[in-house]
Amino acid sequence: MATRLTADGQMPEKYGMILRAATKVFARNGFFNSKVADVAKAAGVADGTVYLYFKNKEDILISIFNDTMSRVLADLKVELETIPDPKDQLRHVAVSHLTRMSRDRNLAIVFQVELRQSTKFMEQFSATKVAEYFDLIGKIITDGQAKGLFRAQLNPKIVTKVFFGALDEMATNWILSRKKYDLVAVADSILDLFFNGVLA
Amino acid sequence: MATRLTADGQMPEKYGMILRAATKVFARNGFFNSKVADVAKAAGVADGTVYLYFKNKEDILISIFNDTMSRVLADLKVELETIPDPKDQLRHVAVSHLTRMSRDRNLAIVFQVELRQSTKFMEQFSATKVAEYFDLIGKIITDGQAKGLFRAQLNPKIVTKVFFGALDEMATNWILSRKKYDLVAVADSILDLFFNGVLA
Amino acid sequence: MATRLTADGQMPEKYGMILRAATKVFARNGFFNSKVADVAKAAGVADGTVYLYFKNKEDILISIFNDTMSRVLADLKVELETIPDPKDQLRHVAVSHLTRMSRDRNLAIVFQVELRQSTKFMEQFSATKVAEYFDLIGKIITDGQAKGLFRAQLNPKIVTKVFFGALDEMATNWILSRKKYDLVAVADSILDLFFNGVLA
Amino acid sequence: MATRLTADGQMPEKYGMILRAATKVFARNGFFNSKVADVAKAAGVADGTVYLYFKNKEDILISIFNDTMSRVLADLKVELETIPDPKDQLRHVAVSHLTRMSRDRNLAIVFQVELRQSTKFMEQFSATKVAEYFDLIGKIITDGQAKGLFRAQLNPKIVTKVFFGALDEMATNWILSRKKYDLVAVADSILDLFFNGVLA
DNA sequence: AATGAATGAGGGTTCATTCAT
DNA sequence: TATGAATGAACCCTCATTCAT
Repeated sequence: MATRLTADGQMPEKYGMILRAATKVFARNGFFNSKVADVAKAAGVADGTVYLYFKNKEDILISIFNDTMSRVLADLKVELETIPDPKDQLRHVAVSHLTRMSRDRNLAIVFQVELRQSTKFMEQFSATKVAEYFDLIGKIITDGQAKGLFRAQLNPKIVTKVFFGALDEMATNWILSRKKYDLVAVADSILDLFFNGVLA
Repeated sequence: MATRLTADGQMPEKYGMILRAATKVFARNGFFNSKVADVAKAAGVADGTVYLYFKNKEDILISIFNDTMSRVLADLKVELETIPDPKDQLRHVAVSHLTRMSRDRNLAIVFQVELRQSTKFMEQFSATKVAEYFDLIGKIITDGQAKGLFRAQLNPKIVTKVFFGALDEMATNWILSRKKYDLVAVADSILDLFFNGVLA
Repeated sequence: MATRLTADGQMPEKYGMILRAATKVFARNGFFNSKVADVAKAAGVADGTVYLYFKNKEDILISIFNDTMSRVLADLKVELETIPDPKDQLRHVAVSHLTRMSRDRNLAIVFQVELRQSTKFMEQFSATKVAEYFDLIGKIITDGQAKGLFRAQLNPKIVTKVFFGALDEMATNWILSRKKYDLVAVADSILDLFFNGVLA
Repeated sequence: MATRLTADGQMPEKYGMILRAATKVFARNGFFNSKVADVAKAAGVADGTVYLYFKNKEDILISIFNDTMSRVLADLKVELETIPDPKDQLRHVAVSHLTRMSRDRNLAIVFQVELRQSTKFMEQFSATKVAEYFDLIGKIITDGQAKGLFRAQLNPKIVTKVFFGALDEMATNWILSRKKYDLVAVADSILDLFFNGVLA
């Protein structure tokens, strides 16, 4: 369901309320174990109200993703413009990626675990916001190559996937780990490895 | 459900039949959209028979993973012993990882997509075969560091996750991609990047 | 909900609009598959407005029937007074019955199909306008018997039902038939049969 | 759902149990007010068991009709062969029709009231057993015309509908009437009217 | 009178699992 | 071991109706 504005040009109160409630409920119980009624109750609305804002249960899940990603992508594009060095840009992507996950553990769980349960999401994986995120990283890579900072012979698509895979894997491990370590702190290690490789 | 042997010390024919049928069915329809009856029919057994070999539906999914991983880990350990250089060992892990996915697309789908849908699997993620796989890679890393091949200041756990994340991300993208490119061919690029980093 | 007059003594515009819209919607989708929201939209009013004119969804259906029947009965009574011969009176009833159905297929569908779906309607079947319609026919019969035109030994109630049953069955068949034949044209055949019987 | 035979060549016990229970439940509460759970409980089976024998709730209703009509049509065809006179044949059809309704009031209610609530039934009205029933009556009429018993100039299709309409209307009125009169007793009156007409 | 956002009761259906044979 | 008929818990979603504005 697309963003709908009220008369005064603001997101309807309830749209956000339901989305925030769903994030909490899905993170706690898992998407398939969560009932729409649970989400409604957590949001303080009637069951039917959920369907005024979302097509169905899965639409809530996907909306959590799309809404967040839209904001993230918009912010990221603005922020990256102020950073000249592709290396620093990558660092910024990594840090903001991991910071985002750290800051809202429920959201992180939904992103790293629950979303993978949505067939529809997985099917459209490459056709959505993820593709934009990949593009954004990809552009930094090619820009870095153009500037002679990154090795030109590397396939930028593969580099992009490896970079994203690193962040994604770190986030997933952090979520699934019993220990509550500082996720953002690993950014430097990842970047060092990514920039300089493992070889001595 | 663990491997059960018949009187003559062989795996019951049907255990494997059900597992193979389930891989096909889960890959085609997704785990949640697959009915136990579908798996039974594909395996040529009665619905109830499935429950003689597996505790429940999820147990089938996890058994696909555990059975495959047991074999993979056993093979990998043997093979790695014959390879002295940690660099070559990593190359072997990458190539065999991607080859395995390439060879059986159904199995790859189950590994990269369907397994992520199992709450129970995700919860035990780090406590199972995955941990062994990580250990195996981790040992290569620390060994490489000990031998002065890999930079000693790198955190081997992070290096391991980045390496695994790269392979995992490549596999997932290959599954979700419309194009049917050669997955194994990217191994060299990944290793080059992993070894030498992105910087010029 | 009874007919309500506005200050200037006229039926509120919207009452009729809703009724006409409902006839169309019910005929097209069936009563149970039609939503009150569909009727409201077709009538160009808000959902809630429907409830200012009708008690509930079923009240709309029954109002279509009662409104139409009130008009039909009033007209019929006037018209029949100008026809002296009971035989001609029956002919007039038959022709006007079938003409009415022919003229408004949507209304015919509601009368022959959708109304039968209303439990409350069926329960009150004999206590409403239908009873009046039966009375009207019954009076023609007894009048004809009194005048020596119709056989006196016939039970007028049964004759009435047979006569109505003939018209009703013809109408239902016409609605359900794929072919679009002339319904009014069968009136003569029915009357011939009704008057003279089937025997040679 | 078609008739399914068990190993010993008999209708499964439960198929008939559910059908009989449904007739009672539908007649008492109406089709739309009856829950599948009500039918299951009345039949002494679990809710899900109903779906082993019927596709859905409406299929139960239609099966009541089709099962009954199949038996009726088969019986009728045999019986009519032993009756030479078309007049007596019509009498037999009328008496057996009304007797059937009289004997099982629940079944009669389902036939005369509840079945009319099924869109699917109404849509296929002419394409099913009803058409066969009409054919059966129609053949008697044309046969009577061929034998010079019935007037040749009458359209046999219209005659058929009027005859059926008479029986149908009598049955419906009997169901909806508060008084519990003898339905079969009206057969003679109907036939007299049908044979000789209303004119003196 | 008119609106339409919000409500929340309600039930048909699925399907993993069991168990008598 | 194997079967498959039977079970019954579980839940998403619809939509008639209300009511604050």
